[in-house]
Amino acid sequence: MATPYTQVLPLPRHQHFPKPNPISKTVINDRYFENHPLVLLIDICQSIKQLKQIHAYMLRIGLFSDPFSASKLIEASSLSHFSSLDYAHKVFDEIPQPNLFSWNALIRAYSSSQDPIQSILMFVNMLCEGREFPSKFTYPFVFKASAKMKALRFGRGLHGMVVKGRDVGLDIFVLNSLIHFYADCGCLDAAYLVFENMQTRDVVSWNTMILGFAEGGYADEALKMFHRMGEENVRPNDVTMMAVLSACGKKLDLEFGRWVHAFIKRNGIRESLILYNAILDMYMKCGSIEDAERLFHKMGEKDIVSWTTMLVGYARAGNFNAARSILNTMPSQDIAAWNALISAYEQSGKPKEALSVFNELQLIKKAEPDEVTLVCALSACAQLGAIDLGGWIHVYIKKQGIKLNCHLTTALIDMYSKCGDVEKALEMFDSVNIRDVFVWSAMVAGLAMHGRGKEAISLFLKMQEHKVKPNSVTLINVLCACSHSGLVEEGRAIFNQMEDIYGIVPGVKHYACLVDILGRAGELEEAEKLINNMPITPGPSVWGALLGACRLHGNLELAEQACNRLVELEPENHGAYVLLSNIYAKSGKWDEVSMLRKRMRECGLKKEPGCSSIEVHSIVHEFLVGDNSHPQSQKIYAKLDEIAARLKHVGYVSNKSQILQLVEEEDMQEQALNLHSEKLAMAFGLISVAPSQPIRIVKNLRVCADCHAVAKLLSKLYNREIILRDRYRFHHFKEGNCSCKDYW
DNA sequence: ATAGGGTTAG
Repeated sequence: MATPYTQVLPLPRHQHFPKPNPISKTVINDRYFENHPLVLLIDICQSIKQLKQIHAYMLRIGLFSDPFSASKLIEASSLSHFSSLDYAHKVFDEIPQPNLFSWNALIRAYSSSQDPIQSILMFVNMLCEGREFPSKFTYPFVFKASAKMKALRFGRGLHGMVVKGRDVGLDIFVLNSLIHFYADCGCLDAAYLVFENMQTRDVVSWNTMILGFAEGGYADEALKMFHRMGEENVRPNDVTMMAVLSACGKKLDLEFGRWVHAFIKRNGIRESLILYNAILDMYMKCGSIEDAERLFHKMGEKDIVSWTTMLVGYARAGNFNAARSILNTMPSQDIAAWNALISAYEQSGKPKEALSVFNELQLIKKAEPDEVTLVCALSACAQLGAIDLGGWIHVYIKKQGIKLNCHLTTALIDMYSKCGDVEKALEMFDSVNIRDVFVWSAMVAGLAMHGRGKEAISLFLKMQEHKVKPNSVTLINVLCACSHSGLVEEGRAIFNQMEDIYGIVPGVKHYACLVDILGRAGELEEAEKLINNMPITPGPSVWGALLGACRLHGNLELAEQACNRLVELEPENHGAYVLLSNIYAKSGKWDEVSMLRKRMRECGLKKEPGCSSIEVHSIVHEFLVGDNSHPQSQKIYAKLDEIAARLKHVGYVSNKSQILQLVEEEDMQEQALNLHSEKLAMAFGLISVAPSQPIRIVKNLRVCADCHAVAKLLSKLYNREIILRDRYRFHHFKEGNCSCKDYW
């Protein structure tokens, strides 16, 4: 049989090697076979197929048992341009006594792979076997893997080993990667300590430290480091400048950004395309589209990132036409560009536009949707309450065999929760085994918005059993759960434990939640006291919560106070006026209502029109108050008449205190109330949704008490489940009751 | 043999 590899690769000429002896101890860790023709072949090998042929031949002649030769094979299979980590690992497992080089090669390959934990596992295995010890070529990659994993405790342990291991503790590569690791874990003080204690620092040390500060949200520190670098006569390079630009973008300091741009030109910094893209990005972040455009037109070479950076800049500034025309003119539209447009629409509260771009992408098939696309599309569905489309995307993910990452899992849980199917959200949550803090937080939020406060709290506790540390958002969600379920004691207790147990200083949002919890429970005095004694300035959310509580408990004086503070902070906040006028209307103070209306008109404010939407057969239908623009309008109004008759029959009298507009005539009032957007949507739902399916409605404002009462009755009279999402939470109407137990 | 870099996501 012909030797297979000779058909592909020429065999080198020197042939004077003794046959490798697998048992001989003398060859272990020796470079004895360095110039063996097969080993030399590895260096010129170009594909995994060729490598496998060499591997086979090495096994045949026994060369594979030589650790040095085997390590060359590992290097090629794990680190070359044609590398295959799975294959490399399999080869590795066959090596009788892998040398340090082999261990390092695999640890390195895994550290920059999708699966950095493998790098750490390899490292631990190496320690356990105890034959080889980590070197200065090992640590940089284990630190890199630990940084990716945010494995702070593990990395700290490594740091200890480095310090004990003397010579590695002085290696500049090891220390630079250590700085990077601490910075990535958010421990900038530890990173800085390492930096300060270094005997010698190079430009990479400075760059790593500056970027660490910039990314960690300490832009000022980053810029200070840059200045100090100049004072210590360390020449910055292009990487330094990118770190500095990142800091400018965070600080939104256009003047300094322009200075940096000039500095780059003045100091002969290597002008790479990457660097220019970073300058573009900085100008866009600092809000100077003009500077960005000027540079963009001057740039000789542009790549897809340059175009996408412009696209994102326009879209974030709300100039969607310009963003769209970038997408149309850029030479190749990769998925990142589409994602940028979809995400910009979604983030600016334009979910319908986001979904229409998503739809277009699928029709023209210029690029394949990826995880980012799907996360954005799911968020748009969540905003709209479009459960059909959201469910379709879920099926698509399964069909395409897309692996769920935490971003996707979170988006799915959020989508199902916000579309009213908290059971599906829970199913999703239970079906995954990798859950980061975002996944847990989303599930806590889902339970919270459905008024399942006790379950939210127990999930919050379970999360800690799973050793996932709650963050500031998790705490907002769990406090919110307490407020929606009237869990006053629990809420108070969690709030008081925040700093000591969770290490999170309460922010404005946390205070707002507690005010809400206390206020709803009628503890207005305590809520007021809390606000007066807050160590931070109460923001709009805090006054809003107080105002909401006043509405529930009819405290006019406090309401006026809260409303005034709210309007001081947010002159354009019509919600505040509406709430106050709500309170006036409830106590029949129509003069005050009209005065407030006048004030709003003078400020040019309009009440945000109530709008309800309902998805039927994947199409989202929207209704405004008294809307008759729907194609099936006649049928809807006929249904409304029928509903009114049936309600009257069971003795229902409408609750007129809910009328926000000052309407003089009695029957006009009743009409306005009967034509609230959620009632139109409910009527349409009764006509169009199959009886076995719940009627799901999304309202942009809070549901009014009359509509709430009507929904309860309808659920009983028509034996239908109605799931209504308002601005605040969910209401599940079933058999004449609501899941909120009339507490909202 | 090694460390640091630009666009899109919850």
